[in-house]
Amino acid sequence: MPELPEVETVRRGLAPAMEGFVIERAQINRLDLRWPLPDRMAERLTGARVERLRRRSKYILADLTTGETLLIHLGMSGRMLVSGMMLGGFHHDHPAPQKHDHVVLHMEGGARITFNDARRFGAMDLVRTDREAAHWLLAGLGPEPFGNAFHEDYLIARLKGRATPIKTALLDQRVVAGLGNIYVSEVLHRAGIDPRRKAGRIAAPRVAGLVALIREVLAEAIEAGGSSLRDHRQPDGELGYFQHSFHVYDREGEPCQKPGCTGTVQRIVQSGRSSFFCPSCQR
DNA sequence: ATTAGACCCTGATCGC
DNA sequence: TGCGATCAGGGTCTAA
Repeated sequence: MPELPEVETVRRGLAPAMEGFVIERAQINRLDLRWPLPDRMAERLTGARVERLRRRSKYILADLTTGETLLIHLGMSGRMLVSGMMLGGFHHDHPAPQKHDHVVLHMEGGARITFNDARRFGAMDLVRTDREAAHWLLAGLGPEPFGNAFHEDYLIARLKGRATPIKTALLDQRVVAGLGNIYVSEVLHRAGIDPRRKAGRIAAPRVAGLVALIREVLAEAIEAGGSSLRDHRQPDGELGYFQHSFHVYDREGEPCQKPGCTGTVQRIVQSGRSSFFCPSCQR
């Protein structure tokens, strides 16, 4: 799924279709995604105007004029498709309904937002906007990578004493929100840190350096329009998304791209997920 | 309190 | 072409 940069890209793609517009009809084709959809979701969305689209970690948050916020998580395979409006100079017609189109928002003016999610690890919920921070899915999240609360001293203190591998620690959304399996590998490669290294046993200056590198890697990916693999698409359905490539992720057996390094990218499994790294320049 | 592993679900891909 | 095993960017929950 989309990690933070992809979710941010989706949010930006949805904004012109949603911000300022009324949801005329919410079509719900299935009552549960990962969890049951909220009670009376269609009724609660119908007639609401979307004031603003925000992002928190990997969640998209749509503030409604009803005082509620629609919370959306794309899981692993969730996609948002925009149709029925001009996008990038072209009019996107409504596509034929697809398998796994679980929720369709029919917007004032004719645009449609289609949430498609084959694996159904995604989620949607409605929460009172003024109580959003206490929502069970958001309450435990760590700081935003680009926020002021995420800084060198914080990360050093947060990882102190932790015996878990740094790869696992950075994947933990309570430590920092928004990193996923791809970007953790990319960050650690850039930092020259072995993903197996115990988080609490890394010298403070190196941990401190991770803060800037995390921001750098995420910012570059957002800049690139959110990178993607396989099944992920930009909200407008265009495929220009598959261009971004990674230095180590999914490059097992390929030469390390760090200048001057002659190592070979290796794949290992950590807490059930693939990690890619260069044993030669990551220590 | 931490940490590893199972589990949720469907689809694509790979080896035979 | 078919078939099973494996893997996939998410996260939660349980049990050690």
